[in-house]
Amino acid sequence: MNLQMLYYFIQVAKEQSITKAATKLFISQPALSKQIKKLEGVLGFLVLRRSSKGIELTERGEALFQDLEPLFSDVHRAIEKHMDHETIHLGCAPTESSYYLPAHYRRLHSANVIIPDVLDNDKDLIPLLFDTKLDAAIIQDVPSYKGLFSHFLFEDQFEIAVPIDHQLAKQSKVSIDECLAETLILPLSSTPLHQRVMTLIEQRKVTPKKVMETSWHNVVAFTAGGYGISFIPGIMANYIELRGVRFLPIVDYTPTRNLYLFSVNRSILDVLVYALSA
Amino acid sequence: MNLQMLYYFIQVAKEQSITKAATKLFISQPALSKQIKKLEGVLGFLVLRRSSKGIELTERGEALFQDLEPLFSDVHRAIEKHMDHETIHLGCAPTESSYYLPAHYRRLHSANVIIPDVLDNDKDLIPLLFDTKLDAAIIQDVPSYKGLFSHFLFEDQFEIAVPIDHQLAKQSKVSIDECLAETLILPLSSTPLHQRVMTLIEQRKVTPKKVMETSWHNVVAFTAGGYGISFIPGIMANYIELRGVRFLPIVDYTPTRNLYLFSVNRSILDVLVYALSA
DNA sequence: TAAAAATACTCCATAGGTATTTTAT
DNA sequence: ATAAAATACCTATGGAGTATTTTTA
Repeated sequence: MNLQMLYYFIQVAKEQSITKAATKLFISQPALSKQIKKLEGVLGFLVLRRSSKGIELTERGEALFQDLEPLFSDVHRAIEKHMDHETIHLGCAPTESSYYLPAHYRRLHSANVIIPDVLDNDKDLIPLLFDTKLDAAIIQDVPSYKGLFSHFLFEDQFEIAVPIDHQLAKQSKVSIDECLAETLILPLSSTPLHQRVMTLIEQRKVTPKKVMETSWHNVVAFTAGGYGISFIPGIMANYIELRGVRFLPIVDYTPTRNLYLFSVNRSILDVLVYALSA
Repeated sequence: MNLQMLYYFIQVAKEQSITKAATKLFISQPALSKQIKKLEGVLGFLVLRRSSKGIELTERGEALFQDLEPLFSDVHRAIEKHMDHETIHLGCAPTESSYYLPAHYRRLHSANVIIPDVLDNDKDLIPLLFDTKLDAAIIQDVPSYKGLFSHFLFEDQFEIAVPIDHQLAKQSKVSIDECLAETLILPLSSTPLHQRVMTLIEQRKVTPKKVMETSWHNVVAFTAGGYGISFIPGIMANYIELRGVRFLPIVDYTPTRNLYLFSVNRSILDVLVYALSA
């Protein structure tokens, strides 16, 4: 008997609803429906009475629930006691939250990880680690930090977003000088990307048609609106498809960023490294 | 946290050996090794200290084991209490045991099914059901029986086994009259197949070169030895590959047998039907 | 060299997903 | 019309397999 389906059943019993329990368990309603049916198959009796207005436990289902619920609570308490951390609070920037973590959310969930803080400027996460407001954080381009354990996650290469009717959209790739000559939509001047692009402009001695500055979440929208071109993190470019925007790799110079995981606690770092390695 | 790997860990701790625990759990040693590693990944600490002469629990592993073992015992006791049956004892004939059940053994195991009785004559299983020596049995060609719940499992078509150097082995299929004219190796005269073939011989007015009679487990060996041809259950013909023997379908008349599941208990029948339906 | 565990791969069963249907209010 | 669960179908993860290597007594 695989104990996972019993745990599922207990959640259903608690919620008195398959749909609600499925949400809490981070799986879909049909998936949970099926697991309960499977449990009934193995047990040899029905644990739920179904109707169009929901479910209720059968007599035997109720009896099973009454016996098992306290035991499973104990098991979970015991696990938490030994894990020297309960829920892991992980902070990151919006890009990582939207385009990197979703691919790992199931494993993160099973390791009791939640993402309570998503800050535009990931450097602001560091004090939260020392305040123990966060257990871990994903931070860009900081390989190590005194007093914190760190681990390299991955390298991400920026791509160029151009409006679909822009002349560059006809090409399959662009050169960095072509880009820098256009109207550029950059994030706020405090961001690493902004600073990096400005440096690049100086070094290469090219003059953009114009430089617009806006907050991160407007950059793509402005590009789609045809106002200019922008630099977009690869994980985002590979993840979304956006009406009116085309993504192009830069052929001769690739701005990259390196993502690192930080934690005050070695074992929490290990858990996250494990959950994110796949 | 999937509770299955904790259960695996407990078994490893009890056996003080990954290899032994794997055997008890009906999985392979590498599979269990991996699950333990995964558990350690989620927990964030090592539960085992490995060496070439086996494993021992780490301090934290031992503490975890001490806390969890009684809880898991309780869980399993609770399950058994509600399942109104503990282990399901299933009887069947050798053919089913060797060529039908193995494909289902994992699901059977997870439903606590064991196969304590394999009898040459499956009809002899019926009294064992009434004596409650068995909880269920697979019996051939008996659709129902007073006092027992039954369920149709599948139809099985006999094929012809011929020695590889026999002239029929050159064909890709045979007719029933071709078969009946050969030297036939039949199981004992008490068996349904024997009686059926003899009836067939009368009806068709063909005369076999010779009829040999032997116990079931010799039939194929005799065929391989070149003594004659034999009728072999389809599940067996499709399962094994035997040196010196070729299996051929019969084209114009197919002897079949129907397999039924029997139990004194409705819910046990349901459990088995579920475990065998895939 | 033997015995136990770990690693490297391959495969497939099944858990889970999306889209849709059923059922009862 | 709505809401909940069931069903159908599909995808892909990861659990389990076999074969092999590593480790150390």
